Amino acid sequence: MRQINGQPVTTTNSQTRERILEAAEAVFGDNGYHDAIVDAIGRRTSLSKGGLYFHFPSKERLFFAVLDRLADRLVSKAEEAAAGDGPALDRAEQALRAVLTALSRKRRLARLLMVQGYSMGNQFERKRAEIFDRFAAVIEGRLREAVLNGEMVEADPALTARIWLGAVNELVIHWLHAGGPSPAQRADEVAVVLMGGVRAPMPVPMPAELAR
Amino acid sequence: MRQINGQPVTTTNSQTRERILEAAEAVFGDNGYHDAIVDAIGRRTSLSKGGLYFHFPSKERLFFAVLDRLADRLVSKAEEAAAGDGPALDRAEQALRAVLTALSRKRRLARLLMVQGYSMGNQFERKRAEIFDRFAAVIEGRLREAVLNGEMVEADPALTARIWLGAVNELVIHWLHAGGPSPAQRADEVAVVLMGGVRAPMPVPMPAELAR
DNA sequence: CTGTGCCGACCGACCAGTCGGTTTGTCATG
DNA sequence: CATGACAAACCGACTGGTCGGTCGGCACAG
Repeated sequence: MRQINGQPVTTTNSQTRERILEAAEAVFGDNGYHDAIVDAIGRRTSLSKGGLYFHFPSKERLFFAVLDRLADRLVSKAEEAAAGDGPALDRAEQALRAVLTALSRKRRLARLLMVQGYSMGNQFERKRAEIFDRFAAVIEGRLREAVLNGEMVEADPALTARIWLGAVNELVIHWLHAGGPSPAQRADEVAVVLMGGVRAPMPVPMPAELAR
Repeated sequence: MRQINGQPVTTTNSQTRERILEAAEAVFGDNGYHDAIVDAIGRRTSLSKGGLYFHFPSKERLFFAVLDRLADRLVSKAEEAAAGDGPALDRAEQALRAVLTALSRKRRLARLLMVQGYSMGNQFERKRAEIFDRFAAVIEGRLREAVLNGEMVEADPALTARIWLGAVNELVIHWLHAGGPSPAQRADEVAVVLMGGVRAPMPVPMPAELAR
């Protein structure tokens, strides 16, 4: 085992990987892919460049690993929120709110997922698509149920899910840049606009009945 | 005057600028800011690097000039569509459709405005915000009218405009990546989802009248 | 003595931007 | 109309700084 001033350092392989991912998340989050310098991640990890490259084959792969890790967490949150057995449309709304909340909680995380990747150029697009697709799938599943249950007007669940995602994306980016109340704080208003477009109208009492 | 194989080339200053902008639009659109090589723009223009740098002080400024030019055109289209004297909410919808159509018409334009800018890193964020704000302002203005006229439920016009923009953005990006029918082709469905969330409910005939 | 984990000096590709120089158009002047 | 002077437009070889990635080597455990 190697030592640092006498103290034995007994990191296992996976613990070090985790440390690197943590540091990389910070550095990529602050600077974006392109402007993030590998040595900076090394500094935060007390690891040399060689050490880093022992665990990850390239800057690109490291970045993707960071993104996947974040996406996993967020998607889990969305899925949890979308679980249960209430009306499907309500669960879709809960998933939406969960994402809004999670992204509002940590600016850096949001920046990473929504913005910072683009600086790596065209290769990032596929990754972004992959991640967004995962979120879309969660929402879309509930909406599909909702359509079947007649809770929702006849709108394409896939399209609707995209629209929701886009809204979240833009709101978060705008908030990151302009400040103001976080998207989570405005979740109720957002829900009105987004849900209003799809929720099946309340069954109106028949005129005949009223006329009685 | 300089010559190219015998033909005199009598470009005025502004014509050359235009040629450069055109070429730069293509190169940036294909590669994103960072991966775009200034010499490639030179090649497309039959201009040397020195020639380019005579007209634009830096790669960054050139990129911004390209973006501004595109944004100007698009915003004009949106404004035209939003003009007139019909119901404000309908005009907002027209603006939305105009943007959807314009972006669907030219993939490269869409890529540039929606995606590629980020690749220049943090400096771009301000620019993106500026451009998106211009679009938001067009939509928001109509929505504000609509609220005053009671055409619309009580929702914050600024927030709603952001949501619409985000939806457009995501739909375009997803279409660019995954193909399928263009956002313009799906404009009706999009309108249902987005407008449904804000349009004031049709004034329902009073029960009293029905009962008569 | 072998493998895992790590070190860090170094390499080399890349490319924005520079700069001394050239070509061409314009225009005042004799 | 020839001439020379000046500027606008353009050329393209070169530089300088930046990092991602490599590689020979070291330390320690088992």
